[in-house]
Amino acid sequence: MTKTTELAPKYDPAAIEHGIYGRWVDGDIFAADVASERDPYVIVIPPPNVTSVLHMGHGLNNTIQDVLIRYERMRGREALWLPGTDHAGIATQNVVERKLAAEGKRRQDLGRQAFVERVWEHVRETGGTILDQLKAIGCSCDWSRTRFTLDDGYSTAVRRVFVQLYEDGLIYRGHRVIHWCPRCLTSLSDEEAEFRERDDHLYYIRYPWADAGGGTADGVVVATTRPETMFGDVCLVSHPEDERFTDLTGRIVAIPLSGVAIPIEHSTAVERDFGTGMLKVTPAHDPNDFDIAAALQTEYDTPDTMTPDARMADVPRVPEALRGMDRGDARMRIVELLEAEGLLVKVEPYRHAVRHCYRCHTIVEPRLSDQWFVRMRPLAQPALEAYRNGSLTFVPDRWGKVYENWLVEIRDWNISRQLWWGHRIPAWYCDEDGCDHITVAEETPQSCGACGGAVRQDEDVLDTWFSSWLWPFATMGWPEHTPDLERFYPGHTLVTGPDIIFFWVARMVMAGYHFIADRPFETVYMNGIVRDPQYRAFSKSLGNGIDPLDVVELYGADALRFTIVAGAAAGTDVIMDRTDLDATFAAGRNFANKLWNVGRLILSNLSEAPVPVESLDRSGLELADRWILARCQRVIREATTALDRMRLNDAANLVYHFLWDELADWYLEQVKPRLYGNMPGGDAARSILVHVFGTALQLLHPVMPFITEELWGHLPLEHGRLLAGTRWPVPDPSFDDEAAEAEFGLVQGVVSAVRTIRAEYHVPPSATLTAVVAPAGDTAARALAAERDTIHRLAKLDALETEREAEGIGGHAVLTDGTAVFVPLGDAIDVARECARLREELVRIEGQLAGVRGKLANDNFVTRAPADVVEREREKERSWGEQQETLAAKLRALGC
RNA sequence: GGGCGAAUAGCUCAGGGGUCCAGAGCGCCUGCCUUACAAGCAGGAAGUCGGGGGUUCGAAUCCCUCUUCGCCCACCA
Repeated sequence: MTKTTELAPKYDPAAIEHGIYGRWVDGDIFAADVASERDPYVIVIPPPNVTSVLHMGHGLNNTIQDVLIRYERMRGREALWLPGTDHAGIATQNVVERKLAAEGKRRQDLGRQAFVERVWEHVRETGGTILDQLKAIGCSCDWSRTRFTLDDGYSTAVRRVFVQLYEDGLIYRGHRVIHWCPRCLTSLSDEEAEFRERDDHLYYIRYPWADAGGGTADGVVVATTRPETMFGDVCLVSHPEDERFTDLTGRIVAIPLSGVAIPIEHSTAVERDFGTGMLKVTPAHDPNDFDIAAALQTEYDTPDTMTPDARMADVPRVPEALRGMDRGDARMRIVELLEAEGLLVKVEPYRHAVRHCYRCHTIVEPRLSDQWFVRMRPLAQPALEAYRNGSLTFVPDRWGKVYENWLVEIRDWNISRQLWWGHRIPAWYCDEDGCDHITVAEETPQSCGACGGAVRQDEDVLDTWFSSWLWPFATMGWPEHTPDLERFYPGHTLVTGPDIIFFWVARMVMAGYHFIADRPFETVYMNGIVRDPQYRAFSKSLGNGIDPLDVVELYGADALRFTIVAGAAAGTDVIMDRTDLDATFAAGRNFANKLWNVGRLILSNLSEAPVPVESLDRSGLELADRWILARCQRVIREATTALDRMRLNDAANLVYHFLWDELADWYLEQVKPRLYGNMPGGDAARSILVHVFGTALQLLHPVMPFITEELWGHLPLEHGRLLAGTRWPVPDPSFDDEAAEAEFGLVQGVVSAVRTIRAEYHVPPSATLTAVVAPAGDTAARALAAERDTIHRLAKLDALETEREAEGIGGHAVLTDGTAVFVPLGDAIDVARECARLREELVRIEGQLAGVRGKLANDNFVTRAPADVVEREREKERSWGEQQETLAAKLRALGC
């Protein structure tokens, strides 16, 4: 039954990865069983945009999730990784609009219904590509549960939530200044309007007197960065305690160029030190001005002087010559006109942060309009509490503070978008004159809930995040009480990037507590951001990104995954250089190749299934056997601990070093004669190799699923069961063997010492050498006796002596336990040089000795440091003291 | 204006009071095509752990401060 299929001599990831994913799917490995008795473990995927293609950020994010889910699955939990995509309102609509633009059309040309159908077409065509791409990097999602945020069931959840929040008084319609993208032609939430630094100007503009008072100067000077909004000014305000302006109260000035008369008022909102201390108030085009105006005694209009696409409006307040001009052109033109009229007092350069659309990066225009808002403060309280009482933790924790800070400062959420692609707002307005009732309902109402008149639905759709925040439970069938929801909510781990803490993470927590009365997950694992060597985030426009699928093709998915996992601690950014893929992915690529070759060596020396290690006669095992078995137990424990602590990079590196530095470099080398020569112990070695290598494959499987599965399939273990479905290894304490670890450590020490000496003295590989070793104690003596042949072979010695006195010229080394190694080199080297070397070493030892003695002479140290620490220092003093004497003796012997 | 974080080998980064602690990968130097692997083997060089101060018997690690970078938040127009 042993599969002795030969492995291809060369590791070719493309050749093996192809078939393996299908075997997992056929084996039904990824499907979570709602009826099982196991302890569930749930991750919901951060749903990528339905039209997006895989980029390295997805690669990083999803690899981490896959490591966690595969680990927990192997640990025996009912692991559910729920996949899906997001309709991504603005982003997707923009994509389709761009396609239309290529045909010379606008969405308005199609009309709403046809346009939405067109988007659906696009989504059906190219949508979900990214989910297939996730398979290429090995993601073990439960595809049977794939969801889309515009699915029918999901839409039901969205409407239920809207209605419920409305009835709770947590959703309301508000008239205020919001962020407006003049290119996307929609309002945006605070989070969607990102600040970016910009070099602008501060214009000092004189507003001339429009009353008979005359005065100190020819008017009042106001500083503004946005002269183009001045036609919407309703008044000027100064601080009530600003003495410069006290006698101007009630005076009237004229808006330059338009001549509209406006009064001067007071407001404590004015910063006296900024500009001239006099502020122009433009309630329709600045949220602060809106508040200032609202707080004044006088009831002002809110004149809107701009069109939705940010052109100067065709209204009386705007001078005719400017109407229809783009806001940027208008600004420049206005400045020219002001200058011509002598009303431009001065212009200062001014750097400030300006909000931009997070989708198209157009400068956002503050705009007065009616929008739907969610009252956030009540929702935020439980989310805040969850973090503060530890129900919700962040890895690394510092992100928790960011989360907390946002929740404390939270403001209401504008959820309506003037788009066509998305969940239409379930609110209906009454057409009857005089009836302003709004009917909010899950199902389309026949008539107005108040007067029975005809109704029409709100034209707007909901912010895409208004559906995303329901993801952890809407994907499980909520508002129905489904078995999935019962069993898999709350989930456990969320893996995401810090850039969407506010957009998504915090809101999911709020929704979880509000609608299900429980947290959506317990741990938020923050992955870093993938950057280029100049620390710039990967972006399409910079063209600095790396396509993960290119990497898969070049080096394999496992190489990509290992590089990512081993190279990135939680929360740290990952630097990748697209100009040097070889170097960037060397760690993973080289390791995958190593794994393959270790597998080849082992498999090529198996003729039939060896007996399980448990059945081996322990008394017949060699030191190296006991050593590698003990090391294996250790790596099982350490890797498990690392994964439990979400130290994925530690886990990956631990197994890497076990497999490469211990199994491949030492055990395999030790065991070769037994394998090749049909020597005694050969069968034991085969058993141990299969066991230890198999264990390493299991430990590595979450990180490198393809190659480990392939190699596992060739090993005579578990009757052909898929590795992905095996149970995580548990340490077998009967293999623990600290003595063997210490003893084999000495063997390694002797071999390395001789190799170093050989290299240091440039002894030709062919030269025959003898080593004289003085074991420091019984342990060392036992080790040397047990592994004499190993030492001979690996250190390329002809003889190993323990009786002879070390004398003459040669290389020497002292191991950590004090065992001395001496390699006589006879006439091969010159005495003067050797003397110099010995002296140098003596100086070094004496220096260290002085340090230790100084420490031990310090009463504070001796009395207050822990006993074992002090003891270790004493040990050093003894050991180095001996070395000092040995060196001195050698120098004398050489006559230096 | 607030908040958070980073600075460790040529590069990218681990390590968060004593041992494992001066580390890994890549790069570099020397010698090896030793039949699992040159994507490899063996050996090696390389860092006063950003500067300064403090706490401590003891600091890469804790505190303060400075410098330089990065990120987030923020209604001085």
